Amino acid sequence: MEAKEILKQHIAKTATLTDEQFDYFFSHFKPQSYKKGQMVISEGDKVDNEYFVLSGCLKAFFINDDIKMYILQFAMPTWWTSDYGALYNQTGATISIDCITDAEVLCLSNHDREKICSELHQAEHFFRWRTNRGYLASQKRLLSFMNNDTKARYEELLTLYPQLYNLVPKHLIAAYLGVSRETLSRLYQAHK
Amino acid sequence: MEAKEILKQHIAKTATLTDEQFDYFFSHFKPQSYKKGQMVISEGDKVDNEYFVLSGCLKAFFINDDIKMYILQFAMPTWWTSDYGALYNQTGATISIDCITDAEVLCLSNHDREKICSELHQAEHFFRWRTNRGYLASQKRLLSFMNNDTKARYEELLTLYPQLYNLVPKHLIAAYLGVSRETLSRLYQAHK
DNA sequence: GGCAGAATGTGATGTACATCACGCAGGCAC
DNA sequence: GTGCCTGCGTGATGTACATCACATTCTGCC
Repeated sequence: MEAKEILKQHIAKTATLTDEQFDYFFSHFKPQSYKKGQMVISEGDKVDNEYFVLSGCLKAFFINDDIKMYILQFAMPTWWTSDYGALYNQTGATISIDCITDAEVLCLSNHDREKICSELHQAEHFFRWRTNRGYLASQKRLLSFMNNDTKARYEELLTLYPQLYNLVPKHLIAAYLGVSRETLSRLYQAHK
Repeated sequence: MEAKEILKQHIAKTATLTDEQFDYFFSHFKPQSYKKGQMVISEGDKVDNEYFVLSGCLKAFFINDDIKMYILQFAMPTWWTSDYGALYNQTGATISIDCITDAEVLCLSNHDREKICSELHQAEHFFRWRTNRGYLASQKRLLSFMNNDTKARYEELLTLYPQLYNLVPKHLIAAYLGVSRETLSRLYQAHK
């Protein structure tokens, strides 16, 4: 399926746009291809775009002072990703994004998003709902962090996204769960 | 300051409404008073409203199977709170809300929010931005959870909301930080 | 093929936390 | 006053994790 159709079906789930309106909406997106391992946003960068994933898998991550990495999101097809803090506040990126596999995305600039949101009420509606889903997911993950131990969170992750198991290396799964790769390795043995 | 004026100034920060539009917007809110300790949403309830806090302090919390409580949010004046998962998906509440102090709020039903969002583009704009701020805050807290130890998170919380220190009992602060009250007590001694 | 680097498993040890147990102080009802 | 409940401090012990160290397997690359 081509990019335009993927985005169209994605939007149609929450907003009602005429074909003409959608064409206008779509005209603000720029397609982009990345290779496995390529950086999309590096720490400190000025962040101008958010990204709608068409194919492949990206990760959004934070590196602390001890060079330890924490993964905020694995971004899969039809997901959106960016450093939204840096994007909205026009500050340097604190969150980096790179590609776990080759990937194709559609880029939308902050300026263009705000423009189409003000021009098309239904676009604003769509972005409200998208953000709302993100908020609920984030809150759920926070609760899971407080309430569950690593093993339960690991199983929760694999139940939700079984494709991750074969797609991404285990140390990245550990970085998502917030534990060391050694601990995850031991858990994994016990759990088999 | 009266309720209407508090809400008006709050909205004005992100959306542009004429006086007439704001009057219409405001007409959908119902004022409500609560006493200290009173429940606003109990687990399992049908959730119809979200709440804009005018005065006092509420807490939104989750109780797990071991009857352990985790606090998702201390809701202070000009904050919004609800079990948004239950509100949007029309499922029974998994998150409860009660009052740490006497409190006054404005109630907005899910139905009315969607109605005014579809009628007033600027209302939709406001709620998109509000949700976005919530999302960024939640993501920041998640990162803090993964990256920082309890002591750092405790200090972060008190820096951000110094008023909490005298307003809420320490075991609730522990429930927000996701540690036992004993651990917080020991930390607190060390930190003095 | 053969090598380098990445990914993974596993043991030994240290530590930040939970949990259980108990004591104590302040507020409130009667 | 006495009793009771809530909040808070603190010791003893257990545990889930991190960290360091090293071995092993896999994978792309020349």
